[in-house]
Amino acid sequence: MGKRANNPVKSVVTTFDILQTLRRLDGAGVTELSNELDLPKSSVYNYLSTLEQEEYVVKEDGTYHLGLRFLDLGRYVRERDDLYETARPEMESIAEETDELVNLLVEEHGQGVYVCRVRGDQAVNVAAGTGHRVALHNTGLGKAILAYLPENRVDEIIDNHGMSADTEHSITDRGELKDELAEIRDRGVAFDREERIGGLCCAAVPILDLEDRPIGALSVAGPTSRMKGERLESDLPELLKSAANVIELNLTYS
Amino acid sequence: MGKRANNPVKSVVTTFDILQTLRRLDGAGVTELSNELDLPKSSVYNYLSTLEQEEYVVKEDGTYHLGLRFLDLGRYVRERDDLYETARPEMESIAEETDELVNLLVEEHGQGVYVCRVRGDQAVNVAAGTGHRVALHNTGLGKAILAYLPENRVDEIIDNHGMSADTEHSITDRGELKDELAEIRDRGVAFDREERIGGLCCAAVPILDLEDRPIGALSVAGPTSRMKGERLESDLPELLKSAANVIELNLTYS
DNA sequence: CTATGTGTTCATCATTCCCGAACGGCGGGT
DNA sequence: ACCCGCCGTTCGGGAATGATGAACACATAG
Repeated sequence: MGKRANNPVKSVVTTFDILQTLRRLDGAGVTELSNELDLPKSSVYNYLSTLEQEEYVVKEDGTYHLGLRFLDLGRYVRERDDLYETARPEMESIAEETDELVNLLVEEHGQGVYVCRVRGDQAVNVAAGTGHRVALHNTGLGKAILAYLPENRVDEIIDNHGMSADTEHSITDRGELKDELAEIRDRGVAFDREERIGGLCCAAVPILDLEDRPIGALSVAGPTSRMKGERLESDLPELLKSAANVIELNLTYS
Repeated sequence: MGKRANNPVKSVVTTFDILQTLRRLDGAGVTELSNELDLPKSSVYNYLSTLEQEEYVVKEDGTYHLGLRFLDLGRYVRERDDLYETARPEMESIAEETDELVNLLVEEHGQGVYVCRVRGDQAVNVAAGTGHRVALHNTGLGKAILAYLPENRVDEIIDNHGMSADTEHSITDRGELKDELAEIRDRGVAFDREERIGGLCCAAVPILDLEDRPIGALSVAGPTSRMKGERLESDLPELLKSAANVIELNLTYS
């Protein structure tokens, strides 16, 4: 897991352990959390009390919930990047034109994070929303990004996160993935044919900065029935590429 | 500031102090933060290192940024509540019909938090977005909520947060506010005539649960020039009330 | 009226973090 | 080139501080 810091502040770690557990088990109580985390009840209680006092956690009838204050931090994070603001209108017009689901993903710490998602009229329903984190190796978006990362970085990411197989079409071999990444660089487009979710395909293009480093990726996703032939292999890629181009241009002048 | 917990975990407090400061001063370095917070550099450094290791903070060329992981927590918080999902479509149709800015606010810890915002075609630009926190006493949304809170709770909130005057129209007298809250209960609608932002007016209605406790408030906001007469005092309130009704109904059956 | 489940309080002790001071690298004056 | 100032980073010792289990108050159920 990489190198570790010299003086890790333990309480910070436990704080976020508690918060993350609380996200999973919304409305949990002190005891439930203490069991889940193998921490003494009193410790959990102290943390929760402090968090409540600081308004990061809300207590309702003895059950705890994450506080709205996180919206603040989360919103800020999203808007920090011009990427969101710049990409959003382009995504909307793609959604309107294709009626499908349009996604924007960025890489952080070797994982993909959905930053924005716009739904066309026929858009499939996928559970994941803004902020959701996914592995990079088995999504079109992730591969589009990986293709433009330096090779040692790609290796590092695979070392750290492995190559899980979410469906039978997932790529699980490192060599195979690298071959595919090379193809993606050639074509400028990545495809995902049911690699992450059965029945779901997508086309994805990277958004690059002036030095061709990936700052994100843009995709159109839909059911396999609609995502095939000309449309998947040529129409959508063209649409995405020109959108990515506009975004890249706008980003460099701001 | 209310009663304090018995064993406040100091590190939790400083952790979030650092994070909040980092939100304000995005891209700050160790020294800048340490000055801002009156903490030794090394302490700040230790915290930041841990936060980085835990992926809540990203370091770029020695400058720090909030990590996208907060999107995760923030998104979750917003979606926790059915309120968002239920209200969103109603808000969109109001935005379309009025061309103005439609807001959804909930109360937490005596403050108002914007949970959702939908923009009509003519919508004014207001800086505040999702997650933004405001005082309750001088916004239409806040007053709509206060009007349906028990009186002792209202007093508590004023005690804790005071009654700041953001514009010359802001209400700063406790008695005056209470009179207005009574009026709001009578009418079922709250108005904000440039009380928080000069030139900006709004009409707001509360969203109530079965026991008439406020779970949020809905508003239409626009420039004073468009928000007056019939439209402000009767058309918009009617529209808002019926939307709130639909939301309230949907919420009770889910 | 016990029995088990909460959330909460409290005092103890040693762990853990606080913090000053020193290091090393970078960049910009002069 | 030099030095100075500024930055992020490292280190270690001492003491504040959070971890902890046991006990408490309260509810709910058998």
